[in-house]
Amino acid sequence: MFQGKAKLYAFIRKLLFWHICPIVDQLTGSPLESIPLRTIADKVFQDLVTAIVEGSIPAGSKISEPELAKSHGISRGPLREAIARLEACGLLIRKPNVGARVVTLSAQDMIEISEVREPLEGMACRLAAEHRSDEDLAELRRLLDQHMSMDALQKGQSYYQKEGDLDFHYKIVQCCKNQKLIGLLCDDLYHLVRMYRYQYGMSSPRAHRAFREHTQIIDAIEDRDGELAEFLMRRHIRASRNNIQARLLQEAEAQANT
Amino acid sequence: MFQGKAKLYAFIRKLLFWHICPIVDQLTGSPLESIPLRTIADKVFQDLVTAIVEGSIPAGSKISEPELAKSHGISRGPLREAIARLEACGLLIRKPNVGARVVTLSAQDMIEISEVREPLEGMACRLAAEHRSDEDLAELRRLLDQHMSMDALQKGQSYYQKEGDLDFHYKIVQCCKNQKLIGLLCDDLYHLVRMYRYQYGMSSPRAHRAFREHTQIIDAIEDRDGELAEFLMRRHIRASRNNIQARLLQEAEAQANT
DNA sequence: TTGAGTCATATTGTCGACAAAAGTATAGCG
DNA sequence: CGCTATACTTTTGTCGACAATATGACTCAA
Repeated sequence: MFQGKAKLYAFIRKLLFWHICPIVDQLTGSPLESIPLRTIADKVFQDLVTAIVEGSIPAGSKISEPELAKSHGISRGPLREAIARLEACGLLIRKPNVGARVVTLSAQDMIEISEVREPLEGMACRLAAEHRSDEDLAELRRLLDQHMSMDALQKGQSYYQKEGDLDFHYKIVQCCKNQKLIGLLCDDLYHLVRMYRYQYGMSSPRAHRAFREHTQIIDAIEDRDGELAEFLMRRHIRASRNNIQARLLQEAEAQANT
Repeated sequence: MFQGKAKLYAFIRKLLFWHICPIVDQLTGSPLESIPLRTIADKVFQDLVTAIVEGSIPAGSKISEPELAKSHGISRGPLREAIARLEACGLLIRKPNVGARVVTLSAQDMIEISEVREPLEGMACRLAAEHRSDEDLAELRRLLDQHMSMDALQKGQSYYQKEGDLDFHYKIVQCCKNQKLIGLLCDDLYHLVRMYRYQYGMSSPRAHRAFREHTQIIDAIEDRDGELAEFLMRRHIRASRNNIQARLLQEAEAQANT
């Protein structure tokens, strides 16, 4: 079974790192992700993504390599690789010889991202409608049902504010069958949107409307009506952007009054 | 002037690395980039991008870290950071514990990228038309004139095949004032398109048409007619995609005949 | 001859230490 | 008293070495 002691030891070490440590993390409250991560850099990258997105590393704060390395119990090598990937995702900004800083997302930034998402997700939605499989549709429906029950429970306060809306968008993009598009929306932009959502959340009146819009979009996808699906998705994103723009205006007024 | 010997030595070392080495590179034929690169990782990243895009590291070939590190005269640390960034650009694919491989761009990949570029560059073009400054327009016109003279010289053989078309797209995107959009198109996708262009080139009949289409687009931007500019740009990209699709069909037939 | 299992080798992943740069505090000078 | 230049500290960038993994050659048995 095990070819020599070395292999056995390697197995034990691996077991320790990839199975025992995560359990400890879970007990101490750290986030736990699925296992198919092979290198330390992968693991710490995911950890940092969630930490930044959820705000346990606050926006705008400086990243100290020695400190983070110590707290994660790793060396600076894999940490730097994780940081490089975070930079590629746009979650950090790094200046040579100075260090990395978590991005501070202004409402203006978010408007730009939303403007980019509008045509991209519109297209993804059209493709999803045209190429969807029956399982895809079933999964989307299931997601929607799940959201609805949650929605009813929590009186629409937290649906749009939490991850429900994003999960929905994520799922649709995954159905579009264009790998490049999936990569752009789910690897590069997704984290930023999630981060903004965590920081600000949405006004609750949008929640009910958003849910209805989602239902309409799924209906269009069910009918394989790509044109309508794209139109609805673009309008959905535009509406959310208007929300942000209103907030921006509000902020500007607040600034002026001080 | 110089505060102690150490600083003087540091200055000399820096001079050597950042000014003398590039000159040697130039003499030996390696590409030379502008100076505002501060770290070794930055420099080697740019070197590798051009090497991959221009094909001196062939598509599909395996990247050997020790070999590359030796040939560039650096250690594996900064090299790995460069590789990580190349992976983020989609120029390499890396498997844990196995290594990195340069992507092999199939026509299918290129069609997907083109499909993504269509709405994005369309949007960029609309924004460029709406927000252009007078200098922006002047620069675009200058670029077009430059292309025209080159075009006349080389009888339309190499315009669309070389970088002229891409420079044009690059320049327009730079005018759109949406930083996220610029990042997506110019940092993530640009290199891939350039790589494909180097590998295959375009059929020459497209060259003249492409140039005319560029002229029309600039005219629309001059008129600040965003709607038209977007329409023209999308059609322009679609036309180029049809070109690729024709090639794909051709390849499939060739495959079938063997 | 083929196949499974073992070993050797080469390559990647990780680490700790050193070098260089930025930021900070202090002392000297005008 | 304020400014500049120097030294000091902290942090980032780079390096060489070690550990872990995958690949390919080899052996032995069916």
